[in-house]
Amino acid sequence: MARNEVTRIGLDAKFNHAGLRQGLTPATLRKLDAISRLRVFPRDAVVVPQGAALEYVGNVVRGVLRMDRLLSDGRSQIVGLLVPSDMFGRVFSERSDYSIEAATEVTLCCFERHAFETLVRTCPDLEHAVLLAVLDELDAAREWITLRAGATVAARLATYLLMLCRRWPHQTSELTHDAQRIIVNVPIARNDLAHYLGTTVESISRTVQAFSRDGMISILTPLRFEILDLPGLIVMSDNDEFDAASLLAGLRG
Amino acid sequence: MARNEVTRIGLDAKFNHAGLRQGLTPATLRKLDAISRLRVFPRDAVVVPQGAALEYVGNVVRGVLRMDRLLSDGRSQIVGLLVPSDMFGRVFSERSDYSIEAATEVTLCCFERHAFETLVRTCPDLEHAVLLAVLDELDAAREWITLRAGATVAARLATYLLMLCRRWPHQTSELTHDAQRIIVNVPIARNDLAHYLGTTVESISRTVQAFSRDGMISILTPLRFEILDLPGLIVMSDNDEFDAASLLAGLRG
DNA sequence: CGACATCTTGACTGCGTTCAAACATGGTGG
DNA sequence: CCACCATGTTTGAACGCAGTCAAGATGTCG
Repeated sequence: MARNEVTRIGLDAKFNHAGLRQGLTPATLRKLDAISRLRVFPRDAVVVPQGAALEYVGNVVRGVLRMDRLLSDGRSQIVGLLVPSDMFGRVFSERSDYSIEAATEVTLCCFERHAFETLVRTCPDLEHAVLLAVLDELDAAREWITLRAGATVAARLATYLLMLCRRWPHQTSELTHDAQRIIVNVPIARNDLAHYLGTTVESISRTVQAFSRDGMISILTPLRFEILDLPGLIVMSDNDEFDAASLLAGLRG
Repeated sequence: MARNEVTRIGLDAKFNHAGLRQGLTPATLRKLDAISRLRVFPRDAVVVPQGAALEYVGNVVRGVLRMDRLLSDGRSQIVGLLVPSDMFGRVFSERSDYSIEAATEVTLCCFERHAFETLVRTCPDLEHAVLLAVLDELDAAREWITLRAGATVAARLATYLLMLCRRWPHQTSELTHDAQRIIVNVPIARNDLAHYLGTTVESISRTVQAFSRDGMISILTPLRFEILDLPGLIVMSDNDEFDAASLLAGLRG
């Protein structure tokens, strides 16, 4: 009964998965379901330790995962965040060169890696879906690169806020009642944010306060901002790939 | 005749390609060959402009490509280098968010993108090969992330030199006559190196000289260093994933 | 040999890190 | 209900790395 429940949710999770959404046959879905398992991790739990053998791959159902690289001097570097529908782990690779940890409490849909790989080799439709998922991952990595390209902390923070609005419009942002301005919900705390943007908690704090002082944003709570000057933020980001009109449209649509 | 020559070289190039090396059937290779074309670009030529429609994908046969992102403030950012056997372009994506330029004179093996994608969809063996190629690309992106994770210019430069030795042992590095020390040949000039490491020509120069002063390296020519203190470089890189013994073994093997 | 690109060196300035401490916020037990 | 502590956030002061500007050195090619 409980087992059936898990299985059924597992199917839904896979079906909704961004990478595996592309026309899988019912037969493939059934086989996939047979090796899937839902798992819940508490906040800060280590899902995959850095350098460890990769036993599972899967996708995020609920919550946020962070990919975290430990440097030998003790500092750590967040190299990416995974939100619901993203895949974690890496097919056809023995070990992970970063650890995967729960940034919030997370629910994961896991597949035993070798069984999954076997399935990939035998189901062309699944292989195609995985290819698309990996291409998404590649885009995410390039997005991270964009993020870190900013010379100043202000540029990187501005880029980060804009990326939240563009990439996950309805999960992380909403419109004010008059539909004129955007409210952003930052999914991670200052500490993780600092690691993600390659800086310190203090610098993040100062920059956020500076944005507020300059009338770019209004701080509703530490993790919730209202964007007052969207064009200003875009200029600040040093990245002309952002467009105020299409960001707003993405939220209205 | 000249055409045959090109075709034959094209086949070799594909056969040697890291991503497409995996057991392609002769039939697939033939079809691939039919849409391939060798092209040569002079140094600093723009192969794919930023934001332009992607007409070709392919792989590098000879020389070095740089992937270059232009920021709205005029600065530019090198987000990756492609050496022989790497794929460039991106399947199933309409446009490129960075420009691809020739860092040296390059020879490319090009495929018209739509024809290539059609082929991918009809040949499962090719699709599998492409999947592996994209996974390699993903690794390269993560490697770039490692590179840029270093807090100081010294750490990033040390990481870069070590990465050259590990990733392309025989293309970029060799052993001294006594087989005790490594000689590194940096494939790109100071200017590109500075952009790649997210810094300036001046800082690169100062750091290289500092390494030399501290006895870490000996500067043979501006683009050719002898590594005198390999363990020291590894400590400097702040990255404990490098191992002196295995780096040397990689070159001896 | 001169012209040009590349590389090196020097002096100054500023952003951001570091260290340190105060300030919120939320949950717990007396 | 409030004192207390844990956690997270903000603010302040001082130092250091690296970017900028400017000039000099080295190398390369017609």
